[in-house]
Amino acid sequence: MSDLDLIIQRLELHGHRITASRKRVLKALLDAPAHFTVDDVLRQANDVGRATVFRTMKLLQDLNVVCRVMMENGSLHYRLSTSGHHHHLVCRSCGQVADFANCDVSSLIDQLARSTDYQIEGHWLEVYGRCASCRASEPVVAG
Amino acid sequence: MSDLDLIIQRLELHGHRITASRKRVLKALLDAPAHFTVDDVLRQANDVGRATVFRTMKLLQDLNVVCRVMMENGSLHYRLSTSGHHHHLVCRSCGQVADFANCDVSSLIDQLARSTDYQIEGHWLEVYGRCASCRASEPVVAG
DNA sequence: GGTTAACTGATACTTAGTCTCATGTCGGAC
DNA sequence: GTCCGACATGAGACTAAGTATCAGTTAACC
Ligand SMILES: [Zn+2]
Ligand SMILES: [Zn+2]
Ligand SMILES: [Zn+2]
Ligand SMILES: [Zn+2]
Repeated sequence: MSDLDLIIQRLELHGHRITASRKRVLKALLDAPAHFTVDDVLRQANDVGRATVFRTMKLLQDLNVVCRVMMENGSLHYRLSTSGHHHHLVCRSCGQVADFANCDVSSLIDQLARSTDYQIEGHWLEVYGRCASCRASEPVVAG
Repeated sequence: MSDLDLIIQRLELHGHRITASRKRVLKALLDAPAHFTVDDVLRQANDVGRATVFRTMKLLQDLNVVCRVMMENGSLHYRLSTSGHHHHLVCRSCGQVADFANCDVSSLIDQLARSTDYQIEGHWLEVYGRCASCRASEPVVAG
């Protein structure tokens, strides 16, 4: 069963219709590089209306088909997502994104809950750095 | 020395001019509630040009006079900031924001650096929950 | 007081996303 | 297979958030 079929199955499972536009958006996503903007999708699936692309992206986000990556400059990128709760580690040089799901924010959260008396219900964490291959090819010069 | 004077001092220290527009923006910030949007400032300092307000907010951000709080709905709020690196704990009910600077993301970061071989250089963390008083006044009903 | 680089603000533009509503179509019922 | 209604679409106007341009103003330094 292809990735496309799996996503379609998930849509059906939640009572959403499988329309030609949605298929075109899905095709665009699956053909796209590891992360991309809504605008990339708009260009790729250029016969699908603007509003529909945005609506579809939101739908896919709600179904955990895609997740959003906040780039350091504030722009939102999207990325196919298989797992549940996770975070992103974004390379400042090449833009490569790594997921990490073994997020041990929980101890931080527990400690925070105790010290602030808030009941903590969610969090958003993005981490920025430089990946191994970028470090190798463009070493940062001291001074 | 007033808060206003302290901020002015910081601007001067970095070679920025003290203009009437900047003072009007600063006054708006200092009169504003604990967090606010650029639009709030625009309305409050309504005789200052739009571009100038945005430029001033960016300047103040660079000088660590204000910090940005990402609300759960994606909108950006601002907040006077005294400390350096810190994070926000936002109440979903009343919107109250608490800072926390004793952020022990560092152990998470170290672990992450080891497992991914990224050199980690920055992070962005926002935490959402419900504050003590909101929990007391609007308890979440089970079921 | 004069000089000048920094600053301002009007305005046009861009980017990201939402709203409306008339029209189209998916998919279940028959 | 075709009928039908709720769901979905798309054109386009609109909003929100921010940037770019540029002629005119002004703070700070002498
Ligand atoms: Zn890289
Ligand atoms: Zn997490
Ligand atoms: Zn609260
Ligand atoms: Zn931190």
